[in-house]
Parts: sequence; structure tokens; C-alpha cells
Amino acid sequence: MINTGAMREEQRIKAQQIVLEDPSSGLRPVYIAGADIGFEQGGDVTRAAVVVLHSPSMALVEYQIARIPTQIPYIPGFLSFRECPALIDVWQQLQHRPDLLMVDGQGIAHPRRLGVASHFGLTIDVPTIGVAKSRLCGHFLPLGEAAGATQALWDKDEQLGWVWRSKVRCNPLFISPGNNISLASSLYWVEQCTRGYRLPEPTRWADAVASNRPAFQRWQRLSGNV
DNA sequence: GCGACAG
DNA sequence: ATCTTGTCGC
Repeated sequence: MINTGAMREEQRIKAQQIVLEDPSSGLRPVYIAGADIGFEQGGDVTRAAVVVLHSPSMALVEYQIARIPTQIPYIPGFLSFRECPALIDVWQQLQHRPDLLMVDGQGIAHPRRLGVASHFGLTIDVPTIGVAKSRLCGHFLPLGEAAGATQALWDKDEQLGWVWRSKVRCNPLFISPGNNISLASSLYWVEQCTRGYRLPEPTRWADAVASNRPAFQRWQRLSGNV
């Protein structure tokens, strides 16, 4: 079927209505996941992590890890081909069914509008948001210094996403829709999931687990997982 | 031709 | 992305 502009708009509104629903009014818990990639053994092993958090408490309810040999080098614009195989593996291990997934990298803020968050979101058919720590493409007006300062990220007259300073004296985040979510909802949910750190909790935990950070190791000990 | 370039 | 000490500022 042809994807007309009207259909596109209908899909956009539908996604916004679904995802903007107040989590506390739901009949079941709302789960928001985070996904990221890390490397072991000098880059030979790709380590993918997915974490599942409860919203709005942001309590960690599950994490999974997948390790596979690194197959493809990093090429700007082609990150998803390097990361998706490991992400698919780890996703299949998940016990929960997240309502939303934040991926470390771009969504549609990509030269061909298909960053890793979009590519992976389409693959697993789950709404995704791209949360990147730096810019791949697009331009934006000067950003305010204060926490919460926001600018639209543009490519000519097309809005790709947002540049959002999540915390003072930190570089901004580059937030863009990945799959089945609107621009407004993308920013909204990243804001909702932020707890005083530069990165929103799903992405922050995914990074800690994927890269086996001290914070994750400490958490494992304190939660009795050795 | 030159610069820019998620992770 | 990763490696890696100190250092500066809040």
C-alpha cells in the first residue's frame, strides 16, 4: 500500500497518542528499555546490552547481555550494520516486552533517515528513540547554557530531531525519532527518563552494562548477583 | 576540491 | 568505541 502523507500523519498521531498515555493510568507496568554496545578484548568482541526499566520509577527490572565477534568496522553512516547483529541477539533473550526502546545513536537524524535506532526499531517492530551523544548530521541554532535548553535539529527545512542540554556544563544530547514515535514524544520521554545525569536512565544503564562500568559491577554485587 | 563524520 | 592520570570546577 502507498504511504501517503495523510497516512503518515495518521500514523504519527496514533504513535503520539499511544506513547504519550500517562504511565500511571495504565493497567499494567510501563517498561522502557535501553540498548547499547560495548567492546571487549580490544574490540574483537562486541558486547550488546539491553536493560529494562519500570516507568516512572526508573527501577532496573531486567538486563541481558550478548557477546559476539566483531564483524564490521565502524563507518560513519553505517553504524547499524555493525551493531544490529548483537542487538538482535540480546533482544531475543529478553523476558519483558518493552513498550519503548532508547538506543545509543541516531534515529532519523541520519543522512538517509535510518540511524541505528530506526533500523533496529524497524527490525524488532518496537517504538524507538535515538539518543546520541554527538551530532552526525543536521544543523541547529546556538543552544542556551542552562539545563533544559532545546533547539530543533534541522536538515534544510526538515526537522530531524532535537538538541537538548540535559544538564548544565554538559554537551547536549541529540534526540531523534527512531521508529513509530513522533518528534514531540521522543523529547518528552527522554525528559521523563532523565534523573539528574547527562544521559536518561535507560541509556545510562545500557551503557554501564554494555561497557561493564564500575557502576554496573557495584550494582551486581549489591544486588547479590556476584 | 575540502571538511565533516553516531559508535 | 577504547586506553588512561591527573586536574579543574562545582
